[in-house]
Amino acid sequence: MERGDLLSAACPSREVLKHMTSRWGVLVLLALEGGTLRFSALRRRIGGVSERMLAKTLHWLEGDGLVERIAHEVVPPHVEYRLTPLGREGAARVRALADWIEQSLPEIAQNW
Amino acid sequence: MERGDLLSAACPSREVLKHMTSRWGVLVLLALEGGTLRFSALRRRIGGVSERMLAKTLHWLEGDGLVERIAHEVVPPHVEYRLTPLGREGAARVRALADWIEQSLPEIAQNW
DNA sequence: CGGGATCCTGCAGGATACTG
DNA sequence: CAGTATCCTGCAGGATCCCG
Repeated sequence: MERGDLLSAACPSREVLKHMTSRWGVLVLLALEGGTLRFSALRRRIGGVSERMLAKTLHWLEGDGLVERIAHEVVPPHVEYRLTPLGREGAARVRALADWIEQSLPEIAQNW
Repeated sequence: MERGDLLSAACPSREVLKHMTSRWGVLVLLALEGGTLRFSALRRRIGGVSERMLAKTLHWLEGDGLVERIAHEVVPPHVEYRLTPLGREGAARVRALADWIEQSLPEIAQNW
């Protein structure tokens, strides 16, 4: 498998990009950068996510090997999510973008 | 105006994030990193964009002060788009993410 | 507690035609 | 050439209920 080329319509990288930059994908990566979190904690941490979309987003990222799901077989269920090594790398890039936006917000907002 | 906090539901940074990480927003920023481009050139450069979405995306990014529109008053119209200094900063972060995805694609795709 | 199943809505995004 | 106007579709995303 060779390197991707996002500017080409058919590039599979676009799928990964879609997951990582999806509305909640970004925020999940940011939230998990702080360490392992349970589903409910993750939900509380990220303002505004619905259960359904959080689950979906976690599935996408898990499918890309960026997030790892660890289920403890107990009742009531106890499930944790954490970044894989690959996920940590990706999250760092997302973090850089997020930080820049948050910091540049004052300057950006002047145009509004 | 203070710094943003993306994890909070009400943070205005989420708007900017939405524009920059929108399906075509990312690719416009990447494409314009190479230099000024005309509308049609931009469209050709980015595989799969419709005219309508390219126009919309450019409006969003222009509204955030990341892209500058330069219209030459001639017939036929001649309009160019380029990154503002702020846009160049943002594009660099997006580029870092994009590069990482393109390069990590092989490793990511192993999970498929 | 951690979801899956279901139903619903809005808007991103697309196709096409038209114009200054 | 660089769009706008119009109409249409699909899917992200939301609300709710339910179950092991």
